[in-house]
Amino acid sequence: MNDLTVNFSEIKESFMEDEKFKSDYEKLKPRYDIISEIIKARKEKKLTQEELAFKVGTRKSNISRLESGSYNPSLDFLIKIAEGLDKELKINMK
Amino acid sequence: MNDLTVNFSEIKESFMEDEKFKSDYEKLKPRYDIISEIIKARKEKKLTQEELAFKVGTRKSNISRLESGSYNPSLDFLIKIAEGLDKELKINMK
DNA sequence: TATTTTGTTATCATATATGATAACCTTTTT
DNA sequence: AAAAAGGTTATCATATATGATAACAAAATA
Repeated sequence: MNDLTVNFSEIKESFMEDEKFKSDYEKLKPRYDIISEIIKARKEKKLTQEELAFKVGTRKSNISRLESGSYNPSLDFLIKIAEGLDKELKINMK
Repeated sequence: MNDLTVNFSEIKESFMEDEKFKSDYEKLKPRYDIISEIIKARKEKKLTQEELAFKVGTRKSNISRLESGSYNPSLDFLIKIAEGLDKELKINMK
């Protein structure tokens, strides 16, 4: 454990008090929400990433990238994924 | 009225019977749905495209492009637009 | 423990989304 | 009818999403 090591729970609270962090987090929320739902649905259907990829017409690495939440998918990509999971994507504003 | 002129309602039915057309249309449906909602919300708030663009940090031409439905927006872009309309984007699968 | 399956990460090439400007068209207002 | 405001379209530059491959890591199973 070197000097740079930090404990997440120790600093989480102060992070959340940081206005910029909080606002960034809230902006990312819809992204995380839909991704969680995709992962959950894939597992419920007992599909591997590779099987879903095949149904959608892409490769397993791209499914992994999507599920990692590290990028910003297009609407059409999300629609295709939903179809591969035999569901329909529903979007609206509240 | 030249030979190429067609009447939409005349051919709409046969178009809809075309499996490929129908399937393409259904794939585009979630895109059209959210775009319609965006246009409606903007008008309800009595915002011009230019005003919305300013709140979102882009230009009126880009809002027009979005509202035209002629391209495939990213999730983050839709989230920003929703925020500019003082709403939250909700996405899920059914 | 060895093998197989599943998921992750890095990277490259290509397509396309996005920001921006400008010219134009349409609608509203004066 | 002229002017102003609002919306559209074309276009360019740049950033980034996406497809693809490959090598690796982790988890499951024999």
